[in-house]
Amino acid sequence: MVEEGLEAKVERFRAGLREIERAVRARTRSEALCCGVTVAQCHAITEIGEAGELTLKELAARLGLDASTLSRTVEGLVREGLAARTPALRDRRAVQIALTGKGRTALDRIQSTWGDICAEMLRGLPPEKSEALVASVALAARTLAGCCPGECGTGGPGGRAQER
Amino acid sequence: MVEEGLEAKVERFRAGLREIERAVRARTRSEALCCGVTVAQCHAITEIGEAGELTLKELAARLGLDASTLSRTVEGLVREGLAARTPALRDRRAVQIALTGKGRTALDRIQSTWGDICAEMLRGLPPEKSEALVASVALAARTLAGCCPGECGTGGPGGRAQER
DNA sequence: CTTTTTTAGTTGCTATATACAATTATTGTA
DNA sequence: TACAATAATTGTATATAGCAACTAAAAAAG
Repeated sequence: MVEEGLEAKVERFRAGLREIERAVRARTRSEALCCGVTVAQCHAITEIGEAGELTLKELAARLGLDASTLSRTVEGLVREGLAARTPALRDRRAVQIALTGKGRTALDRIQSTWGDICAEMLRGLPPEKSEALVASVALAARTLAGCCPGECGTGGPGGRAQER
Repeated sequence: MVEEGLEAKVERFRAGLREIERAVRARTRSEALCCGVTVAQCHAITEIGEAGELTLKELAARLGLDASTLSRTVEGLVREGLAARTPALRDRRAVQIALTGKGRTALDRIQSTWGDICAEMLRGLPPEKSEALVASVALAARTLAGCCPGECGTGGPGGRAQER
């Protein structure tokens, strides 16, 4: 059903995505260790930093994680003085989360590490190629995130995973 | 230190990589659930399937994880009849790991799901663009995986992460 | 304005994922 | 043969994550 040649491309594409996932994960881990934070904290710091200030719910939505998970992650950040939780003015149920000075320092370090890696990658390319690379990655990200996240179809072979 | 305009590209690039990581993770999770396996099992199945047969050590190296982790993951696959462990002939310490028929069925399903997603993404593009996308992703993967995985530099702000 | 429902966050519990250290069996080497 | 290196497993600890139950607050119904 797919045109000639697409299959092979799909295979390479898929392999590339898996490698990216792995590499990004590994790099995030070592970087987090360097900065003295956990991986989850690293992700949270990045998002909080980008947003400036947001509620727990917003943060959870951005990261695609459960609020309870983020509640604990933020708890850790607060405990270590990297983020501050202040009750929201307009809704006393909500909390506003923002980075402290120390948190911003950590963010700077995370960003510069990643910036170096990415710059290194882009610097090796002529401008039009690097532009194409950036655009492609953005496209892949958007498409992956977008299309039908909850489909499942075709009741498969497995059954449930863990029986205990 | 970087030429004009590169900074902005780096920012977009970095954001794209993070989104890809997140999307791939989310998709892998839902797909794993559908197939009745865990995420870790899903990764392992894919690698075992690609290799045909390999030792635990090789599998761990490919996935960039500790052997003990893979030992348990494979234990689960074996328990559920998705993989088989046979003692290696030339080295009785080692085990050869391969998929069973059921494991191959699961792999087929995982691959076809991913194939559909990737094909969907590529089909929307003219051939030269899709080729560029695939090449870009491969480049990004290679570069990310390659360059200096263990550097750390600049003793940062944090200290250790969790003090308890 | 009270009652009901919805929402934001936290906490208890559980499962998954992972690493490091110690152990065992085996292989290779001095 | 004694000793060092290696492949796998197991013990233990931690991080990550979701769901369910709960609390407090806000919003909607009446």
